[in-house]
Amino acid sequence: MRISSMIQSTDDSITFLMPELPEVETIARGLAKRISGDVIESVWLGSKPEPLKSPASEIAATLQAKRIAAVRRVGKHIVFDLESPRGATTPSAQWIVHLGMTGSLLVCAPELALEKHTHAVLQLASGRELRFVDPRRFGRLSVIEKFEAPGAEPLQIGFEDFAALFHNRKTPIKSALLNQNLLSGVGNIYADEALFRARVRPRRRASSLTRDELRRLHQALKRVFTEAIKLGGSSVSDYVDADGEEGFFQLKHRVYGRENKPCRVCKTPIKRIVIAGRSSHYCPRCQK
DNA sequence: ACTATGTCCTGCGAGC
DNA sequence: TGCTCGCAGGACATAG
Repeated sequence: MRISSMIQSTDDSITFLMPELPEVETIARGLAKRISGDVIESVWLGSKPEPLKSPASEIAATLQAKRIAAVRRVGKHIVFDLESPRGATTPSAQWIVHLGMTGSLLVCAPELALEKHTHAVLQLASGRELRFVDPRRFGRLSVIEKFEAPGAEPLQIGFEDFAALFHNRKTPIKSALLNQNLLSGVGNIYADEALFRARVRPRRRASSLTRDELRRLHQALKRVFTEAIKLGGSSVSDYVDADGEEGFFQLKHRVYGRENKPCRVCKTPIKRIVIAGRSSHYCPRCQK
């Protein structure tokens, strides 16, 4: 069973799905369902050090012989809460996995051939393995006592705090949304989708947004994430494809990846521009 | 204290 | 058919 991003086809495009907040939430829930309570018996880490944020020896020593008490999402990070299986008074520890763009976590039988770009293999007491695979190596593995995301949770932040994030900020609103120190978990795709729903152009300076626009953006972000999690959540329990792989039912994009295609609201061709090196899509008529 | 840009990394598809 | 090249992007480093 693989929990990862995948190719998703829509009526007019095929899109590579990057793990942003809703996907990471779905992945964390799927893992929680499958491996909570399991015990890590041994740890193998690949020779390439790039995906490791903590030293390999520290990661291995921290994971070794620990029980996985819980798996959850914080921002775009997957947090594994670890505890000593005998309930001893060891200090709390957490294993933090960031999937980057192409990372995936695989729960499988040990017999399954190791696929290319496998960077970590955890042997579990249940007889299964948990594997981390990441071709592009943008993902990161680390251990820490207690992880705290630098930015606010988009699904929990109230409007006044949300509005304050953008006060006096000259950077484009799109860049501000992607800044993980402000909000934790917003990626390129959902930033475009939320801005479209809020009817705000991505290049607008963050500080120039009116209170009404900020209100719409706050709502749009919450809605787009909530809807996407709902779709992903149902996929965890209901959708398994022919290879036994689990997939995502993704929100139908309204702007992302739809350059020159008609706006789903007004038919005006969607524009694509580059902001801070990121492709950004918007409707020149609907978004001001 | 902000803001902008470059870098990492591999796979894939467009173009010739 | 086979090659090169550019693009994709999250987070961090570095420079301004």
